[in-house]
Amino acid sequence: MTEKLTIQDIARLAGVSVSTVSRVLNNRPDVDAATRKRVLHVMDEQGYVPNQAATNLAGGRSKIIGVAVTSLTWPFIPEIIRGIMIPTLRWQIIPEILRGVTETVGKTQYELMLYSINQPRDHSEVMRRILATKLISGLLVILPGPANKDLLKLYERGVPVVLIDDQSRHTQIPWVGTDNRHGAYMAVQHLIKLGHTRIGHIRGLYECSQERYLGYLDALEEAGIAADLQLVQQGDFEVASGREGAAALFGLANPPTAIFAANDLMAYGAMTTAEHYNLRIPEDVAIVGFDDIPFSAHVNPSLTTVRQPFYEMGEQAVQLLLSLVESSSPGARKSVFSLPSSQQRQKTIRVELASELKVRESCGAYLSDHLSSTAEISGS
Amino acid sequence: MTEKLTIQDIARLAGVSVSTVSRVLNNRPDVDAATRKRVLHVMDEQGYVPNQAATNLAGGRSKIIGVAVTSLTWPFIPEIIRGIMIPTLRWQIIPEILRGVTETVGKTQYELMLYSINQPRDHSEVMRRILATKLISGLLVILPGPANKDLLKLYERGVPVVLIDDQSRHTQIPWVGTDNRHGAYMAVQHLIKLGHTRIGHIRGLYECSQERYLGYLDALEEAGIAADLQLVQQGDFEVASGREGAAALFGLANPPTAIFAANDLMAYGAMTTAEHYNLRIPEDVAIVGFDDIPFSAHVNPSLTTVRQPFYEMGEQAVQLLLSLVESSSPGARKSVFSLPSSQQRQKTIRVELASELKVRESCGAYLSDHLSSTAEISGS
DNA sequence: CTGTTAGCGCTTTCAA
DNA sequence: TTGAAAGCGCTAACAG
Repeated sequence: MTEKLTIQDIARLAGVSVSTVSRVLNNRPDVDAATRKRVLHVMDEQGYVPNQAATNLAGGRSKIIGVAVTSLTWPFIPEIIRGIMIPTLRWQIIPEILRGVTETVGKTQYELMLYSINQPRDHSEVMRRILATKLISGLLVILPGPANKDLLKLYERGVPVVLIDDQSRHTQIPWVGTDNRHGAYMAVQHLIKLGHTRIGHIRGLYECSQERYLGYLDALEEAGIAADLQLVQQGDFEVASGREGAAALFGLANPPTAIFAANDLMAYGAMTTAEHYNLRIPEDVAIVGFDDIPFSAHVNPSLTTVRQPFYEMGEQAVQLLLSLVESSSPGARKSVFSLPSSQQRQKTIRVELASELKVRESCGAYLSDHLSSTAEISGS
Repeated sequence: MTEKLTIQDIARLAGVSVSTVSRVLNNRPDVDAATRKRVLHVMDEQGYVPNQAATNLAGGRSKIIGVAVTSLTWPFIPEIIRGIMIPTLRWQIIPEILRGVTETVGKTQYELMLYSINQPRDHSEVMRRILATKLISGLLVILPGPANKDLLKLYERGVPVVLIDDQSRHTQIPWVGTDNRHGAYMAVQHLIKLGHTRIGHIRGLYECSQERYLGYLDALEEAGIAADLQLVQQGDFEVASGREGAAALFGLANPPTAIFAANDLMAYGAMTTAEHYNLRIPEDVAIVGFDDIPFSAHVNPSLTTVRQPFYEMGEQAVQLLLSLVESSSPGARKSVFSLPSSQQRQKTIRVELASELKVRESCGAYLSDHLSSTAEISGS
């Protein structure tokens, strides 16, 4: 049915001009309520859907946003930690962000163009295509990493771009991520509440690690504990560096009784090292991570960590991007983030979502009152 | 640079009409060689890229294909098998297929629209959007499962559709998958060569399982071994059914010395059951699976299995889809699969890619000559 | 608040 | 083999 139904047909059936139908379509305020209702009714009745190609051509902008993602299968370097195979970090993060993105976009009129970065060199190639085809009116970038020179170029060309969980912040591009500093603060504060005073920290890379480090210091300072630089090791977010960092800490004359690792992967490494040193977790050493990747609930003992709201990050990023897209359009309608468009290029937009402390076994919180069984892992 | 460059500009610079430029753009044969060269040169020099929106509107078809994928995070039901946490099957399959798809599309002029099926009911909603917006000129569907009624509707409406690894075959829609029967045949033949004569089989669901079952029978017949129906158990592709099927087999008065499971997940289940029965693998019972998901190289003992070429499936599916798209267009150019368009709606198109036997530890092939170490798993 | 009027940049007959 | 001309379906001034 309804082989092809144009705006002309709707106009005729509703007894108005095409421009009026167009106004209704674009939700313009300057339409008589009764007229609008009538038009909407006809559209609904006929099952009218505007032709996107025509809309794009005439309007100069599309109802399509792009999402650039790195390939999940590149590289696939699993590590086996404490009996569990851990896929690369992005396997655990990206699908969840993507679900937030797709579900949110699904609720709008927009469609999603997929730009998969399968190889490092794809980056600039994708940007070239985006610019050339002019198919999308905004771009979402998941986990861009350090290679965002091309993104900046895109952004400066006027394409709205939103970074999700970028690792560096020295860019003007709008950004959605987690409140790293406060999350870290909560984690360390929790360890302090459990009675720890010598708390080691294994740092990661990039800006977010600096934030997490600051959160660590915040908690120490609040408790009046002097920061001891010996207790801070530099890692690189990989499991191995967690092992090494923990080894350095356990080798100290006065080793820490708790370790806060800047991500879960390094926390797993620290767990492994603790085992080598015959330290029980959490009795002899408490361990806390950051991220709450799916596997953290299943290691043994299960890992206390700070949850990053990946789904919500995708969700918020879409909303932010759409607001930027729509406010940069001629007939700009009010948007979720109603920043005056004058501000948008002036100040950096950063959305920091709240993180959440997930208390599990590895911090020893349950030791004092009731010892919870490690049943979480006995799934098979 | 080159803020906006239209076909008009190229025509003027090359001293020809717009229609000639259009002909060159669309690779029409009826253009003078010299003229074509000149036009191409100007386009190249100016860095001209056609406006997709205009192309779509005028041509009635786009250079965009869609890919419908089920969400990776829905549902996330990990199982822990032999010390390794196994994410849901699709986590291991879809990313690889998707890599094949995106890399192949990346080499063409086409872009990829992402339709994520986050919830079962999304299926028909997505089809509605596809039909309504007319944005894509073909659809790739990954692992559609049984819910392909909507797909058939789409297909019958004239949208080219290609199914990747669909589980049922009772549809007219073009399909790309694996040569299940021959793969199974190779697996069982291999067990027979190792001296096994009582070989159990745990079936899965859907058409592909029937194929694999036929391959199992083929190998038995070839070796002159009478099929024993007691040795065939029905499973459902999940780990638990592998456990149960194996338990039924081991409980027989005359149990099998080898088991061919219709997928790797059920093979893992069979391994677990063998352990419960104090049967060593492969000394007491050989186990072979089907799929070669990434984890199969890492279980202990590593699993001998039949590799499905997921990357290639994505690759071939794109090529098939594009050939269908382009041959259904007015100015149909020669395509990879140059099926006369008359045939395309008449006969079912099925592309069966070759599977490959991956011999690892669980079948015992190495027992006779040299005992390979189980070092594959000592990654940590 | 509403209608009229030009296009958006490309494809595609139809003639030449 | 090429060019002229008429749209594809929608948006966006500009008048009214």
